[in-house]
Amino acid sequence: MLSFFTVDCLIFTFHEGKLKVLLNERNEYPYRDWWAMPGYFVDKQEEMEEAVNRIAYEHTGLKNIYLEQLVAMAGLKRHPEGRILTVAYMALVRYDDVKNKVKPVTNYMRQAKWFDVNEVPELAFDHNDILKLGLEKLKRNLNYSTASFEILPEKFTLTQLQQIYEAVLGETLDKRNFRKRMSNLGYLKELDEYQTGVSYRAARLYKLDKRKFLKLFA
Amino acid sequence: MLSFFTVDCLIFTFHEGKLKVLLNERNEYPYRDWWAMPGYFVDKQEEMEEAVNRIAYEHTGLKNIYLEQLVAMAGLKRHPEGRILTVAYMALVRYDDVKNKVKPVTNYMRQAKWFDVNEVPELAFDHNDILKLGLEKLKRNLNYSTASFEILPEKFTLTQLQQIYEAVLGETLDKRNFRKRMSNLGYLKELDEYQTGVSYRAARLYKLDKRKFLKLFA
DNA sequence: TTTAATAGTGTAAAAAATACACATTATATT
DNA sequence: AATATAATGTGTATTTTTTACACTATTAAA
Repeated sequence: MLSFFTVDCLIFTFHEGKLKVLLNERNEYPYRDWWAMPGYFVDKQEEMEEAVNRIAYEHTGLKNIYLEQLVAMAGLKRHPEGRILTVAYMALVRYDDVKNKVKPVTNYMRQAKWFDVNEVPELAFDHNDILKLGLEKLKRNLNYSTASFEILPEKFTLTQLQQIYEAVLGETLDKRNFRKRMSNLGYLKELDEYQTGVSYRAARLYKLDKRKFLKLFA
Repeated sequence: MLSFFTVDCLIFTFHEGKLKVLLNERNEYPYRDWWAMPGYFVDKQEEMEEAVNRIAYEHTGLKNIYLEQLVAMAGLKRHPEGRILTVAYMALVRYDDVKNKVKPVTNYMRQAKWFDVNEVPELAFDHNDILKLGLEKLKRNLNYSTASFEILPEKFTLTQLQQIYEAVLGETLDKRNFRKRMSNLGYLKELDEYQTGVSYRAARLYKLDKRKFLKLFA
């Protein structure tokens, strides 16, 4: 008697200055018609990491996203049929890479949709709890991970970077101090390129210098 | 068909200047005669948190320890019978509270024994991997948690506190700077008591001021 | 009384964090 | 062409935190 369990994916992105989370509208028992994190059963002969990638793809259309384990939930009442353990994973994706791709390829789910993290409805199962844990983890790791850069376009403005910090920390930051701090970190590459398509002064673009980042943290 | 899985407990303490981990010598298939983290199957009608407390007690004799979830492991090959998912928990205990109590009350395990974290043998299942993750978590959280104080006697010397920091971080620290930093944190209560039974100058004892600690982190 | 072992202490320098306001620039509007 | 709009980009002074560094004090045992 082997383990029978599900995985769930908490997928964040950043768009129009807001932190967003990807949810599915369920088309199946239980919690049919409810919004839920993309998730499903792991196959018997499938490694959990394969499963979570497959399931993320089937339920959202997203491929090759980097999912990291968040938490296991095993409450006896989390599923109407009894305890079904789930392992929740978390991923960060660039909105530009995925904006036209979020569409389930199974019909277990009716649609996939980005929600502002502050406007998430009551979700199926214990998914609101998982979301809360995910946001806390994002906050804890903000300064020690590339999370902000995975979620931004590859070339980003300092204002965008600051917006992520503010969204994740839930507080506003001083622009000058933020910029000073970021450039002192030493792993931002200043580009000779500027924002386009804005009706005001275009901001300079930056990208993450991964080599320097890795030197600092490994 | 509900979830069938195990929990494992990674239990740390601090003794004689060393960080230690509690392991069982297994008396049952699989990995009979191997050392392993205390762990066993969760009962069908038992919440996971209850299970992990029960199992910690049955395999080590320790009660009322605070266990926090670390990671779920679900490798297809982690168990010879096929995938048995396990959820690993982590706890920190005071050596003085438990020194005479680590004894299994089931006979699934032959004995429970403290190992220096640097002298852990090859363990059953994927327990060496779990240990590594636990040590990393300990390190990440060192400055933001009461971990060091849970693992020390309630009244401790600053040298003991420093030894924990050094053991967890794996580097030596400057005594004066360490003491300055700790007293600046503002949540150490200086007692009018001193170490006894040492054959050299007795050090002053301190304890954690939990109220002040909580004010800072909540 | 001497030895051994650890406790306990201060200062100067460097680095990082904070508080704070205005001129600049690109586009859109009239 | 002039103006309005909206966001960009920048500096300094102050405070706080971190770092580097070495000797005297105290206790018990020999």
